[in-house]
Amino acid sequence: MTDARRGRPRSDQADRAILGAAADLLTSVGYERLSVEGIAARAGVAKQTIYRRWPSKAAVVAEAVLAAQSGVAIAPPADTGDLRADLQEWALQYGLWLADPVVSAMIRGLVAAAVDSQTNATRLYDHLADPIRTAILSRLTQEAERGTLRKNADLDALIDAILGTMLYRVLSSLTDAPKPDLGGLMNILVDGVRAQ
Amino acid sequence: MTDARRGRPRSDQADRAILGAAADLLTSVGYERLSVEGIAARAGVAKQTIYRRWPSKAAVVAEAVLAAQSGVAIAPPADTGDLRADLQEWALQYGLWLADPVVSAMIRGLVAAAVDSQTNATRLYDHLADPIRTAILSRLTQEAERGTLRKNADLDALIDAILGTMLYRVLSSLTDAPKPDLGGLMNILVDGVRAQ
Amino acid sequence: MTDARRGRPRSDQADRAILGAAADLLTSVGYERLSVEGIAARAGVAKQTIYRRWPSKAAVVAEAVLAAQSGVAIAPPADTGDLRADLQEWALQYGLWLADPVVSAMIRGLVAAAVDSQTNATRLYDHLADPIRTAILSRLTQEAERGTLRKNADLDALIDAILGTMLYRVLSSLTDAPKPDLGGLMNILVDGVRAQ
Amino acid sequence: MTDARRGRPRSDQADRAILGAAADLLTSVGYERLSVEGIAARAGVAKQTIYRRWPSKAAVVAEAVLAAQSGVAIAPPADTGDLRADLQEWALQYGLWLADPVVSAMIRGLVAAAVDSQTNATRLYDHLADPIRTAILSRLTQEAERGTLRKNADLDALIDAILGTMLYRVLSSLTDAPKPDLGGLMNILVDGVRAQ
DNA sequence: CTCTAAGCGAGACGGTACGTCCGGTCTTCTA
DNA sequence: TAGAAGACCGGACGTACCGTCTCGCTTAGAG
Repeated sequence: MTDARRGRPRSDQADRAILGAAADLLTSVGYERLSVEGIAARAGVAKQTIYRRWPSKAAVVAEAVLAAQSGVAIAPPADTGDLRADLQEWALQYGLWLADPVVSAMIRGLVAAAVDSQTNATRLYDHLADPIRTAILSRLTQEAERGTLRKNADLDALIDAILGTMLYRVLSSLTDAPKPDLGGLMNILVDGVRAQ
Repeated sequence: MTDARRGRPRSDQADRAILGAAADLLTSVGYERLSVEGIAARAGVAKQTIYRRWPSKAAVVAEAVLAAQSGVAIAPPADTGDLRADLQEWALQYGLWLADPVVSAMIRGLVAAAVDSQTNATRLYDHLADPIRTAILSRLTQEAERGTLRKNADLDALIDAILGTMLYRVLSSLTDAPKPDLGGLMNILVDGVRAQ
Repeated sequence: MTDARRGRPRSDQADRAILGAAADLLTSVGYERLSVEGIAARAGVAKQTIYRRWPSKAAVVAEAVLAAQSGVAIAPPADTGDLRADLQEWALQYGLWLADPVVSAMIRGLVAAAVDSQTNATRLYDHLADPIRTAILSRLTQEAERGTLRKNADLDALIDAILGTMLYRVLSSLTDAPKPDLGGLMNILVDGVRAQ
Repeated sequence: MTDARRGRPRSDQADRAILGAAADLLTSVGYERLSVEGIAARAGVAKQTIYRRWPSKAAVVAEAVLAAQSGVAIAPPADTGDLRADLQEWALQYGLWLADPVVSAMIRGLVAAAVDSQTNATRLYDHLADPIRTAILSRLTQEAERGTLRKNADLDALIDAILGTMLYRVLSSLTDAPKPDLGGLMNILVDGVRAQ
């Protein structure tokens, strides 16, 4: 054991103010027009206080989005015995969540932050995608143990299809394009893996 | 009568130099560190010459990516009569295309350009996603006419699952995360829509 | 003959605005609290426009002071035949000039700019001191030709004493210290070089 | 009774380290690029320890220069009975002192510190100029009492000429300009005040 | 021999300014 | 006209210091 913490400790009030300001601005002006200077101003914080913590705008945004989202627990689908209905219900719930402009603005921001950065991309997929993957997998595993799924069903591929479609929906939410339908997708997927 | 274009016509050599430089830089430094000034310098062109053609960096990038990709015709899956095999084959081919670092860098750039911009998002989805949608739909329609698909199968949802998974694969290509498997996905989807 | 000037030429309206703003601020807030940013703001000019022309705050200030002073011709002392009276008159006139708070603020600023910089120091001594040296020397030379000065009189030393005392007076103008008396000095100097 | 200082007393080792670091840095990087943070780092001292003692960089520099110079006693010119020779000798000695790059760097620093500050200007003139003034005046007074000077000679003006010339020499030491000659000056001044 | 009041190195804090980069726009000259 | 060149205003970048403010830790005199 070596040197105790020396000097004034970092203020976690500043942490909160920064992440909050970043999330607010991301929602209101979008990723491109978001600036570290703007975050500092809104948070009532010096720029250096931001740069002491994160190396770039992308990193701040990534953390801000994950922090904002960390309150939302990703619940696994219920288990009523009816896989199709359970997934439909789950899709409905998270489809509404994704449709919230604030949520989709934040996720689009996170994607922008991840597009150029290995580190942020990893954070994104570890912290946002993995909980969803785990949640759905737990429900599918229950089903598999009852023997109601095909033996060789590729559950990872199934989950990726769900995640990919959700991502696609969020990214295309700026366009007039018809939004991918999570309900219809679930129907196909369930039929595709159900034991015959 | 003087309605014909007067003065020096635009140089399409300049066009090509600009789009080529943009594509090169996008691949080599990524979207964030790409600048209009950098494109102009590499293309040996004045900034004004770029701004005469496109309103923003995002628009240049979008056009550059689409131009680079326009050589690649999105062929519909072959029709051997075996839908599963045909989609597997198609997935294999485009899976390899997406795995090319240059292609994925460009698509990630386009996503970055689209994240904040309704216009670029629309361009992206019209020019990249729609041809794929059309290609797959044409094969599925053939199949449907033979009556080998369920009556109520939601073909749009199926295609969105494919597009979403492809997008997810590209965006996660920076991470060490296991890549979504297009082959396994196709299996599930075919089973999910095939008439029983 | 090679390439004519290409591109948009520098705006000499900007030049004037910058130098004017610098002179104003130097007078009103002093050298230490003068900032390039402040000059830019007051001149209605972008910072880059200043940095295109001068490498540092010290260089801008040096140029501004010299420009402001360039209107003031340093006249040689009159030649009435009475060297003592002529130098007294000259000292009175320039003593009043130095006593002007604006003038002394500018000269103090120039000294501050010159203290660390060989380049600015040289500018200062070439453009401010040399004209004074030349002016006085021309009067002394007339006198020497009449044979009214000692043969071996060190006229350079005499002039340096005048310049040094003027400088000392300006730099000590912030203090309550009694101001060096140019009139008394002239008396001594004239007596010190007059043929006996 | 509780008027004695309580708590840990100030460390005069810190004092010495600070003033030494300031003097070193002033010599090596000049006044402009000198920073309190740099002094603290070089002295191995916390910034607060500096600010507890002095209110500003200029004040530290002023004290550092005066401390460094305090070892050098300003001796009055010797009295051999020959005023001219005595002043020449004195000028020679202090001319060499001023020619030392370390000394002139420090004095230039002090001038920079004094340019904007009434307080530091006063310190400068009280602590550097006054001892010189006193030293020379004492010699001149001896001479005056012997009746070898003119009755109405303005001794203050004479001394200001010496101080001004010395200052001018230091400030112009960065340039290639010929240095004012203290020896020649002394000749003129002596001739200018000597009883005829 | 504890209590309390400094002082100390360390380092974070809100700020201001730095010098640079780039975004779009605007001349100027040349083709 | 278009195009290369490059200056213009503006805004943000990431860094350096400013002077202040905790931290935990001495180091003293007072009780």
